[in-house]
Amino acid sequence: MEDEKRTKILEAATKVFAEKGFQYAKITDVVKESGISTGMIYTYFRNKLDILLSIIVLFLQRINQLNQDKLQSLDDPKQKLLAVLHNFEALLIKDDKSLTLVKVLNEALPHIVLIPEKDLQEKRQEIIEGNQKLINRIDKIILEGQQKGVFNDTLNYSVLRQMLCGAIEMLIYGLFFQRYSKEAIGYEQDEAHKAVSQLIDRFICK
Amino acid sequence: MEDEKRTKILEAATKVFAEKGFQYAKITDVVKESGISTGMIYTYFRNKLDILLSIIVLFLQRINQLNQDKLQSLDDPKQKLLAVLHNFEALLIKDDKSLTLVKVLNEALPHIVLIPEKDLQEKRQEIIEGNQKLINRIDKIILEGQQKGVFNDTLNYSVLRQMLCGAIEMLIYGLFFQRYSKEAIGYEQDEAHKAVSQLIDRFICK
Amino acid sequence: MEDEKRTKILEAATKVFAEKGFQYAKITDVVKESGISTGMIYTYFRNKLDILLSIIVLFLQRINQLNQDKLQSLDDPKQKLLAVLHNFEALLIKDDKSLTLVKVLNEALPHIVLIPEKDLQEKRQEIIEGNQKLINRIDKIILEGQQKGVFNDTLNYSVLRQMLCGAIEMLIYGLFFQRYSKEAIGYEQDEAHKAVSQLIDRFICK
Amino acid sequence: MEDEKRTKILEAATKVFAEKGFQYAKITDVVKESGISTGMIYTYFRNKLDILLSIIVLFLQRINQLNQDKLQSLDDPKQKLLAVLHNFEALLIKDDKSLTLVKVLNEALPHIVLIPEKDLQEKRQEIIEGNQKLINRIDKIILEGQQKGVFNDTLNYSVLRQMLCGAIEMLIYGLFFQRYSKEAIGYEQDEAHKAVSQLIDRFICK
DNA sequence: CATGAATGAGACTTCATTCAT
DNA sequence: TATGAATGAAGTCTCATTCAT
Repeated sequence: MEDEKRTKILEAATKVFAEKGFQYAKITDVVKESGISTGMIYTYFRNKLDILLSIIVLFLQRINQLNQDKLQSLDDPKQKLLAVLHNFEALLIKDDKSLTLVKVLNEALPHIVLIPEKDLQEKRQEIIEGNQKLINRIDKIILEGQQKGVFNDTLNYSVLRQMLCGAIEMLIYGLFFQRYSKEAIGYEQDEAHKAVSQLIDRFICK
Repeated sequence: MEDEKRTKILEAATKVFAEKGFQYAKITDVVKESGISTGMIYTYFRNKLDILLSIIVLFLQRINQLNQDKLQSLDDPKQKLLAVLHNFEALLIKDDKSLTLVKVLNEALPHIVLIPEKDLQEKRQEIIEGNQKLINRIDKIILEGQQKGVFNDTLNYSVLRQMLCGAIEMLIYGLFFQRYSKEAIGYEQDEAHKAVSQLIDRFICK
Repeated sequence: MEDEKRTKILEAATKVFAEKGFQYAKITDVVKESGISTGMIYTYFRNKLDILLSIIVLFLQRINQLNQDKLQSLDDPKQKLLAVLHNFEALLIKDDKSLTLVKVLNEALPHIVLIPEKDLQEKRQEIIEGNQKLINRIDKIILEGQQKGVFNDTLNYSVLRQMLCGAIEMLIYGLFFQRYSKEAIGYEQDEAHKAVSQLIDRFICK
Repeated sequence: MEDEKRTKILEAATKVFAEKGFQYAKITDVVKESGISTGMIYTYFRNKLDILLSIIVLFLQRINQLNQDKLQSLDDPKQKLLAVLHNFEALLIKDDKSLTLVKVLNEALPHIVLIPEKDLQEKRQEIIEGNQKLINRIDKIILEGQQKGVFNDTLNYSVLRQMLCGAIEMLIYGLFFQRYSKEAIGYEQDEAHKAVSQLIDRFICK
C-alpha cells in the first residue's frame, strides 16, 4: 500500500528524468506524471536527489538479486555471462518503461560514483557498493573463464568487462532512443540480444 | 589572441563540467578555473548552455575533419575503422585534459540529440548534423566492409556500430575515471588501444 | 482570494514604481511593500515588466468600462466630456493611492506605446488597443460636439484632445507631487476639478 | 573643441534616451550614435545619470536664458506668455532632433525633481532650481496678468500654469510621436502653435 | 494521511564603469 | 588624449522544499 505509492513515484520519476534529464526535470513534472502530491513525495523521499538515488538503488538491488539467484546454479562461465546478460534484459529491455531506466542510469551513475554528494551519504554508499558488486560479479566470471581457459586471456578482465558493458549499454540506449524519438535506429530487441551473444562468442570466448 | 581566450574558456569549462556535471557547475567555477571574468565569458558565449554546445561543436568539427583527412587516402575497410579509432584517441585520450571531454560528451550528447532545446537552435542543429556525419561515416565503413565480404555480416551495421562505439566510449570513460578518481581501473591507454584493435579483429572482421 | 493577492501585488507595485521609477524599483521592494514573497509574485506575473503592463491594462479596462457605462445614457457632447473627466477623477484622484497610478502611467505609457517590447506582445497589444479606445472615445465626443456646432471647431479635434489630456494629466500629476513630496503645489482636488470644467467651457466649447 | 565633443555626446544621448528610454538605453548605444568612445564619454561625464542630468541642465539654462532675454523688453502679460511659449518652440519644436528632447524631459524631470538621487547632488540641485526658475517666471507672468485684470482670475495661477504646461507638453509630445513612429497624430507644428495661442486667448485671458 | 500555496536561497546574466595600453 | 577590453556588483527569476490547513 505504502510501497505501491513509493513505486509509483519512482516509476514516474524514471520516466520524467529519462525524458527531460535529471537537471531539467522538475518535481512538478513528477507530481503530474505520478498523480501524487508534492507533499506526499517529500514524505517518501528526502529530496529530489534522493529519488534519483532510490531509482538506482532499486535497480542495483534487483539486478544483484537476480544475478545471485541465477548464477549459483550455473557452472560454465559462458553460461554465467549469458545469464547476467539475460538479467539485464529482464530488467531493462522488457518494455518501454524499463528502457527509460537505462537513460537514467547512463546519466546518473557516472556522477554518483565519481562525485562525492554531500547529501545522502549512506544511500550513495549503497549505490557504490551495489555497483561494485555488479561489476565484481562480472569480473569474477570473466576471470574464472580466463583461468579455465575458455575466455580470451590476451586482454585484462577489466578491459573485457568494460567493453562488454559499454557495448550492451549503447545497444540498449539505442533501443530507448528509437522508442522515444520515433526515429529508426536500425535494430530491435531480438537483434540486440543476438548481438550480445555473438559478442561473447567471438570476443570474450576463445 | 581572441581565439586563445575562447579556447581557454572552453577548456576550463570542459574540466569544470566534467568534474561537477553541467547542472552543478556554476559560471563562477568556470571563472575561477579559466581566470577569465564573468563578463568576458559572456562576450564569447551567449549563456551557460552555449558554452556546453560550443565544446561539443568543436569536438565534432575536429573529429569529422580528422576523419575526412585520414580516410580519403585509405581503401581497406579495416584500416579505415582503425583510422577512425585512432582519431578518437588523438582527440580524447592523448592527455588528462582531453579525457574530461569524454565525460562531458557522455553527459551532454544524449540530451542534446534527444531534447529540443529552445535556445541556440542553430548550434544544436550543427551538433545533430555533426553527430550524424560522424555516425554515418562509421556506418558507411562497416557497410562497405560487409559488402566487400571482410566484415561480419550476420549483424546489422547499425548494431555493430552501436556496440563498437559503446565499447570504445566505456573504455575511454574508464581511463578518465582512473585519472580523475585515482582509483585503479585495471588498464591503461595502450591496453585500451590494443583492446579495440582486437575487438575489430575478432568481432567486426570475419 | 486569489484575485485579492493579485490586486495586492499590483497596488504595492504601483506605489513602488511611482516612488522609485520602474527602472529603479526592485522586485524586493514590491515584496516588502506587498508582504507577498518573490516566488508568489512570479506565480501571478511572468516578470517585472508583466507587473507594469498589468497595472496599465487594469487601468485601461476600468476607465474604458466606466466610460462605456456612463456615456451611453448621455447625449450632450459637453456632458459626455465632463463624464469622461469625472471618470478619470473616480479612478485617479480619489485618494493618495490612486494618485500614484498617474505617475506610473505617465512614465510607462509613452514607452509601451512607442517601443515594441519583445516580451508580452499580447499584453502590450491590449494596452495599445485600450489606449486607442480611450482616445477614440474622446475624439468622437469632440468631433460630435464640433459637428453639432457646440464645440470650438477652429482647431483639429486631435489637437483639442491632446491639450485636454495634457492639461488634466499635469493637473493630476501636480496633486500626486503635492501629496508625495509634501510640498505645496497650490491647489487641491476640487480646484482641479473646477479648472477642467472651466477649460471645457472656455476652450473646448464655443 | 572640447565643448564640441561634449555637445555631440549630449545630442547623441538625447536621441538614444528618447528612443529607448533612459533605463533601456545603454552607454554603448550612445557610443555608437555619437561615434565617441566609452572612455572618452567618461571623461566628460561622471556616469550615465550625469549625462541625463546634463541634458536637462543645458535645456533649463537655455530656456531660462532665452526667457530672460526676451521678457525684459516686454510689458504686456499676454505678450510675455506668448514669448515664453515661443521660446519653448525655439528650443523644442524647431526640428526632429529637438523633439527628442521633449521625450527625455517628460521621462526624466518628474523623477529628478521628486526623487533624491544620491549621486550628483549639485547637478540635481541645479535642475531643481532651473526648473523652479522656469515655473516661477511663468507663475509671475500669470499672477501679473491676473493682477492687471487681463488674465482669468477665477482660478489659481498655479492651476493655470500647470494646465498650460501640460497642454503644451502633450502637444509637443504628439509631434515627437508622429515624427518618430511615422503614425499620423493629426496636426503639425503650425497648428500646435496656433492652438496654444488660442488656449491663451480663450482660457488664460479674460 | 494529504495537499499545494507559499517561501527564499542562490544561480545566471547584464551593463555601467574602469584602466592598461 | 583616446580606446575598448575587461571587470564584477547587483538584480531578476526559478524551483526545491516546507508547513499550515
